[in-house]
Amino acid sequence: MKIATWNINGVRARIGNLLHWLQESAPDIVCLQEIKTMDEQFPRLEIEALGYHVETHGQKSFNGVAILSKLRFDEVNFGLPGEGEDDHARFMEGVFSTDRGALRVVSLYLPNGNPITEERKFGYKLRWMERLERWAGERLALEEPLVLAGDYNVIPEPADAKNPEQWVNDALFQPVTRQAFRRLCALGFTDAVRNVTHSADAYTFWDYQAGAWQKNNGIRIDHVLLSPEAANRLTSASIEKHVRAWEKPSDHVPVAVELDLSAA
DNA sequence: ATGGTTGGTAGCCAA
Repeated sequence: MKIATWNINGVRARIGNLLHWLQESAPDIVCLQEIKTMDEQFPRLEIEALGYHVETHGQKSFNGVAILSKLRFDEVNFGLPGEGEDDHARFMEGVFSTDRGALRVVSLYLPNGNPITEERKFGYKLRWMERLERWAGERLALEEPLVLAGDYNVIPEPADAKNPEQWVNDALFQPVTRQAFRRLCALGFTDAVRNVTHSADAYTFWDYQAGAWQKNNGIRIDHVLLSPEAANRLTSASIEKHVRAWEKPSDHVPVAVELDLSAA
């Protein structure tokens, strides 16, 4: 079972790249972030034509997440509980049936949080991370394969940036941000790429500006966290870096994991 | 070097 996540930075601007990548990479389940469109304008027909079921949680202009799946959805849940007035579309969960029982997959788009001097930005990010920790802790109690995939907007460690010193005043690399991410992981999640990909320069994002891609000035902020029941079945993880060199690329690239969920 | 680039859309806004 190949499960991937990709911050596509506007699904309508990127539909050609998305269709090409779906055929090339052939993931079973895809978590998209920053679709930047309402559900009615999501290009679902082209994607369904490739054999995917499509569930979206869209919003006008900003944010928005989606899950594409070759498996039928048993259940879909939208939104992260814990803050009533939060109207950002940043979180959805799909539930699927496999030979090993239920599989839960989350597509999440964690708030960027910049600038750190603005409470409505950075405070929102930190509260969102607390809400995610609470939600994830409750889900872990189910003891099922659970995949939390998405754009976390967190650089976990200095090794996850080409130039860590460039990010010291950025919300993605604040000590308190990194601490919240470690707290989430410490509940029992495995950072799939961290544990499988041992190469340096394992980045998932390169800014459009200042020739970041050409200089390989990247950061690793798109993560796939696995519950113990999923981590036990992890066979590979990869960053599909070549997609960043395509025409009109997203500033993020797909990250994929392979789980062996065949019957015991 | 407080720059520069992109998407969606009329908010210089978010990233």
